Amino acid sequence: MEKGEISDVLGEIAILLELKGDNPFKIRAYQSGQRALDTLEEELGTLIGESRLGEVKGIGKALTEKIETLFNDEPLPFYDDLLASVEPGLIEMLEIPGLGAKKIRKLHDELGVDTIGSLTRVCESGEVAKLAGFGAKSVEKILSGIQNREAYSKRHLWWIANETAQPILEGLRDLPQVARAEAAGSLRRKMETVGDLDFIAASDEPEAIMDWFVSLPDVREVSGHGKTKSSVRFESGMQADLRVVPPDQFVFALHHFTGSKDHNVAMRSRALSKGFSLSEWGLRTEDKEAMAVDTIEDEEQLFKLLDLNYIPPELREGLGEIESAEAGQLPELVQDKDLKGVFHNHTHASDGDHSIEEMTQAAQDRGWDYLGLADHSKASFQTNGLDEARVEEQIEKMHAVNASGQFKCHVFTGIECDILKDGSLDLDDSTLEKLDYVVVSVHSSFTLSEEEMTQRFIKAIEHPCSTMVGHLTGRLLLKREPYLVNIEKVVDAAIANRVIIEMNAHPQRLDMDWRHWKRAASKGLLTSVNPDAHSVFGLQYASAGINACRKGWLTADSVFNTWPIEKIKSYLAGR
DNA sequence: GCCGTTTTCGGCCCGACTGTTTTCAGTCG
Repeated sequence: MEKGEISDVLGEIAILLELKGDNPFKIRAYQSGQRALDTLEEELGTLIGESRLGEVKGIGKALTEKIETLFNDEPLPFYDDLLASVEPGLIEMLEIPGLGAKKIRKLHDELGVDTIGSLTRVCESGEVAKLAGFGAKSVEKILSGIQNREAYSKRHLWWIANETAQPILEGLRDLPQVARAEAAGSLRRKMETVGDLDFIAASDEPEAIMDWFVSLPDVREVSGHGKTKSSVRFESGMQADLRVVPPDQFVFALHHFTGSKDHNVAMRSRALSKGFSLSEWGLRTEDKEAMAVDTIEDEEQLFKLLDLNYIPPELREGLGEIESAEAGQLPELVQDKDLKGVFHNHTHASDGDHSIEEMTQAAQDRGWDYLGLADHSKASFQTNGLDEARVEEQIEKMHAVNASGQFKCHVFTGIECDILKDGSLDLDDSTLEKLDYVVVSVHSSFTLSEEEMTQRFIKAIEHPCSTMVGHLTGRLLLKREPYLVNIEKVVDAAIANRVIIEMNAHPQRLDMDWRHWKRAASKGLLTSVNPDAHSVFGLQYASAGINACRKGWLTADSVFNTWPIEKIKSYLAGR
């Protein structure tokens, strides 16, 4: 079984145990085991082969055995029995807001509910309302939850979530009662997808702010409206929570609700070791006496109090950031303003919307010194990919733009060349050699085995004309799973051949995933933040790529397109 | 089921909100 499937099984075990009413801490152990598996820095096969899986924090003896069993495709009776003992319909019901394991069990045990369909029936028949602990409002909430189940369980691309959040944040800050306001949660941590929006505001008059929030335009329903906390659901299905706290608690609430969970757990235990108790309410001494929290005005001071350097939200994933902050070894993360240009962008020669000149002007308007264009090659027939003759024409046009003196922004001539099924490249070497750079990408035959796909990439990387690898796993967030490829082996091949692996910055790709970059960069891998823009509008996606690089602990040194143009030219010429 | 500078047992975050309750359990983050 692949790592991703094993992770799913662990998560499913946690859900099944919850529905059976098992020990909550055991359930949490499976959940944290799943997270540990998802964030492994090394290949699972390597860890198992060297009997080192049990050394991973959160994976003990029992989980090691179960993961190894699944990895070797052996039967796991513990899981099979568990699965057989719970009606599959009950798992689905957890997606309905307001229904947790205990209520679902009660519905099952007392009314025989085992599917969403039978739940609807007993809600409508009035039986649920008679059940102890349920009432008319519960029934209404359940029925509405069933109806909107699909929209409610959906996550959202960071980019879309951010576009929703920014105007709300500005609106909050404009309120006279609000002293400070921030968006927290995974949005602030710049996760590639966001479940819901979390806002934190500082004020001594929370009620007026609550009223403003629940009456925002596009609010479809108000799922909570308290004195200091409210929740709304927008027409898009996205949920947003707002908490209002007194100004002297703001920093603690912001830190707490920014998370991640793993980061908070580690911060709390660090606070305890220093004799403090840290919560969203403040930092107290262990005997619960409040300490002088009014001296803490920003997160930097909070971290300093725990003898830590400031940890940017992007790094707060419980992946060693606290240890690095303690040792003063946090990286100086790459920023938007470090970018001097971008590579891998399309024009209307293939499937882009704009001309070479329009794209160049747009790049120049963004303050960039260079723009790397790279249209599709002929195997990508559906995108009007270029054959050898059209590539040569395109090169001439790009040279003419540079020679015209019309732009300060320099155009680097490139192509996004398809990697064919056997790992060979789609265009003649003699054509590829005339280009400044070549992005090699997979756009077909997604269903090869991991071994075949890995070899396909390695062969392409070993081609002397390859400069960088495009969207390594082909994933489309929330839409298409990545294809199977051994990332560690491809990374090693790229380093050995001095090939760059791009950070495809399209908000739906962000590929290669940030989780691999800390380790890959430490081995010497270079990336390039490539917007894969198909229009002048698409160039702004570079900042989504920067977000992902920051989550991957990358400094400007590891990002090719932070380099000045002369250094880029000599690097490309030297290949 | 995991973990250990209080280490092989006993703890594991905890408070707001809701709907039901008449003092609280369940859900959620």
